[in-house]
Amino acid sequence: MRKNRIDVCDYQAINPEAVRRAREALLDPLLAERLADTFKVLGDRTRVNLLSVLADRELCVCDLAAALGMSSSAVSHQLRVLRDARLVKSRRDGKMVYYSLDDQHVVALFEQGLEHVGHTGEAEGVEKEQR
Amino acid sequence: MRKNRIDVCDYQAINPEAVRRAREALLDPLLAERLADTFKVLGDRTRVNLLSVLADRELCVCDLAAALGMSSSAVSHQLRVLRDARLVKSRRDGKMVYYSLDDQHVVALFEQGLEHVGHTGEAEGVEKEQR
DNA sequence: TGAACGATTGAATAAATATTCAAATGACAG
DNA sequence: CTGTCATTTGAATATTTATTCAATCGTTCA
Repeated sequence: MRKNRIDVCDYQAINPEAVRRAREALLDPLLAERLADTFKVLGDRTRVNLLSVLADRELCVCDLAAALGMSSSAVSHQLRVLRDARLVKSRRDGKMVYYSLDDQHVVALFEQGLEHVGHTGEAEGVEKEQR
Repeated sequence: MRKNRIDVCDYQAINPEAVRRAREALLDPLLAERLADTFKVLGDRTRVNLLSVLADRELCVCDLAAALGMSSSAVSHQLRVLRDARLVKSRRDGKMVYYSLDDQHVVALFEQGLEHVGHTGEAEGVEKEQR
């Protein structure tokens, strides 16, 4: 048998034409990375809760913490993640910092996600405001 | 000062009315969990690549591995994650197992995600097929 | 200025997870 | 059957990451 056989079929693909076509269908690596990163940010219970609440109205860190029943620190950490992903923005008013959605796409994204989850309980706060 | 002060302001919220309203805007816990889980599945470069390729046409594990330049084992593991999330389905044909999208929402989800990412390079294979 | 408070940060810990490697199925040809 | 190939699975490893705790920053007000 020929020796250039790394593992199972890494190079010797079953259907070269299909592989070629698949490679074309691949997203640009940078784009794929960024898309994955965006979904990764949304892939956390705490951040989903933060976004669903912020979809209604802006809130300060303290009230967000109270609403979610978490420490301000934990909330602040997660808000930073959302901020880095440009999903929320903040504004300072005295001692308080108010957060709000920075991207209207999030709501649409949520709705799409909920559709996949399959209407089991129906969404509450997201699709009410900001139609 | 009164003693019932756990941490910063966990119970003594700044704006009780805002907190009450925020609690109403919260998604049902189970739903939030499942929504987060869905996004979590999409939040990985490898799985994004698999889905973008499968959006074009069904492919066997071997060809998927070849297209992504990964081991069949790694691909199989990730396909299982996608399968558990009911994003892809499989069918066996002889020795080969062919995978394809199980949920048309994924494409819409991708498009929404790409819109947020901000048209930097434009998508390749996703929004072409399965309009 | 300095005390109080909301918010942020960094280090540490604990939990989740992606890939590798080795072994095990399942299907088919000889 | 026996051997081969595609795929799956499980354990191990390495990496990522969510939360906690303690300390610090920034603002207000006395």
